[in-house]
Amino acid sequence: MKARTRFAPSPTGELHIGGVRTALFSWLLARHTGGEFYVRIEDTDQDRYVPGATRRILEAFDWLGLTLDGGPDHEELQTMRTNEDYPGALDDGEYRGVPGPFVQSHRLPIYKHWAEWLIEHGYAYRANETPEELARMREEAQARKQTFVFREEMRLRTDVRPDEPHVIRMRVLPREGQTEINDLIKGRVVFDNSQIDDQVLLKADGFPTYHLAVVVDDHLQGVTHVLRGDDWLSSAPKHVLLYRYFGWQEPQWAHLPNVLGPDGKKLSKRHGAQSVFEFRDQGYIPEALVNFLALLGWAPGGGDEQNVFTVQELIEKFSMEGVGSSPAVFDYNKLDWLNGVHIRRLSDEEFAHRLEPFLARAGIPIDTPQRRELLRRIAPHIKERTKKLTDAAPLVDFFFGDIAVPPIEALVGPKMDAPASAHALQAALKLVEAFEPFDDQPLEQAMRQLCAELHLKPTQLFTIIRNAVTGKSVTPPLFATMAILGRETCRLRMRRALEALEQAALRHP
RNA sequence: GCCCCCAUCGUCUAGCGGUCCAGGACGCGGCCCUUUCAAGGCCGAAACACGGGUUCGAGUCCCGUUGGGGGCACCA
Repeated sequence: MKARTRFAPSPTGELHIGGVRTALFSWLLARHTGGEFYVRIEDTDQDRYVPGATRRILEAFDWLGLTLDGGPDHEELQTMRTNEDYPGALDDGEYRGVPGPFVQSHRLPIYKHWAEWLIEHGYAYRANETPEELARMREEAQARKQTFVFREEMRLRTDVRPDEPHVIRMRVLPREGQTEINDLIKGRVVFDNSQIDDQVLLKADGFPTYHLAVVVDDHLQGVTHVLRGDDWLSSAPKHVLLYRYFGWQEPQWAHLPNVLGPDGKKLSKRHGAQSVFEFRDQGYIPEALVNFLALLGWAPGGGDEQNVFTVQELIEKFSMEGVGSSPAVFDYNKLDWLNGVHIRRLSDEEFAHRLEPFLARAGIPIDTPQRRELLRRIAPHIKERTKKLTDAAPLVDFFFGDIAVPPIEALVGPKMDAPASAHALQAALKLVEAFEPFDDQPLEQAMRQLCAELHLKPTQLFTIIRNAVTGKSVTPPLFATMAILGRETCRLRMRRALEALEQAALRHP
């Protein structure tokens, strides 16, 4: 069965990582079944609207590679409260049968129509208690240790006219009895109708609340599976009731368990990175993030113990049966590992390319063909050494600029003194000056032979050379590094190091 | 307070009544490889929250307890 799913964020800020997981599951379900996935912007709260948020949401989907079959196009974005146009937004005609508009503030007459329809058919009524009056009623209920549930009989005024400011509330029917929801993840969940509020459907400002808008839009847009956060479960019976009132067929419900932080609390800003872009800026790649998020609450099952997935594999193997019902803790350790795995799967070219913005940020602009080619040559040697793209800069900086003469402690080999180190470095320098060809393998062979001649262990000689040539004790493989650096640079740096070593030897003979 | 959800190694999970003295992955410890750091290979420690049922038999089904989480807006 082809699934049509949607992700419906409100433009109130950055796309949260928990929201991304919900979007991912919805997207995977749609792609797995050959159905459609689209984005709908739920901007019905005028107070919480954040300019630019919609743009950022679309950008996040782009970066993650979650393709859309529907969503706001350029024109619709431009006519939002603030101009939200995004270069990568959809053009007209790409909706594969999903009808727009995809921004709820552009659908106001539709909600109005269906709200009035409910009144006409006895499923809703007008009310106009002020926020203050409602707050007082809540306090009174609390004093009586009762759950506050607004009911028609509690209206302070029953003569609300259609032409005065008012809200439209749903009439929960029947008042007694129960309403149950059949959830793909939670199973059958039953609620007492007495616990269900006569929820406001249309606000006094003419905007719908989530409850009306989501039901109307999901139905009109042909949504087959509603995947959303766990926190919506308690209001789900209201939605079930609305479908029933309208006589529409319910979608399949799937309430995903929350994502928790390492402390077991719902993931929030306190836990560090929370928006997709923060992850991007911290050097995570979308392949890894998608893989990781998929595993947060989903497993292939059936004895399949695969952990590393490409997006294609996820699409093939994903199913709702594999989605678990318990909340999952976001484990940065595993994300880091997966990021390294997916980085290693990148081609050298691709890896080098993705490194560029991170190197630029670290003061290593890759702005010439020469520098780009240099990075490309280095790439295979640092790929398995970077877990996050931010790790690369300290591994490559000495390729792109001069280094300071290392401190003397770094130039003295393990279990050696300054004079012995100077002697060894001098021999190595001599070899570097004359050796041909100046390539990785032959150079290593020659240096190993030199070790034998000097009665030194490889680690002793190589440590001295490494520090002299790179200024660091942790580097990519030494001889590949030297070959890329080139004979002249190596010679220069070794000579400077040798001078420092000789002076030290004179001071402490 | 009321309502709802959840419960296997530290973490993500497999397990859909017997094949589980519970399997995989991350992390952790050890060994190997090794010029540093990684990557890789091998080995190891590590879990069915508790109490009642049901059953010939329960991690798997039911009930309760405890512990976590979520909801109770003219916010989504």
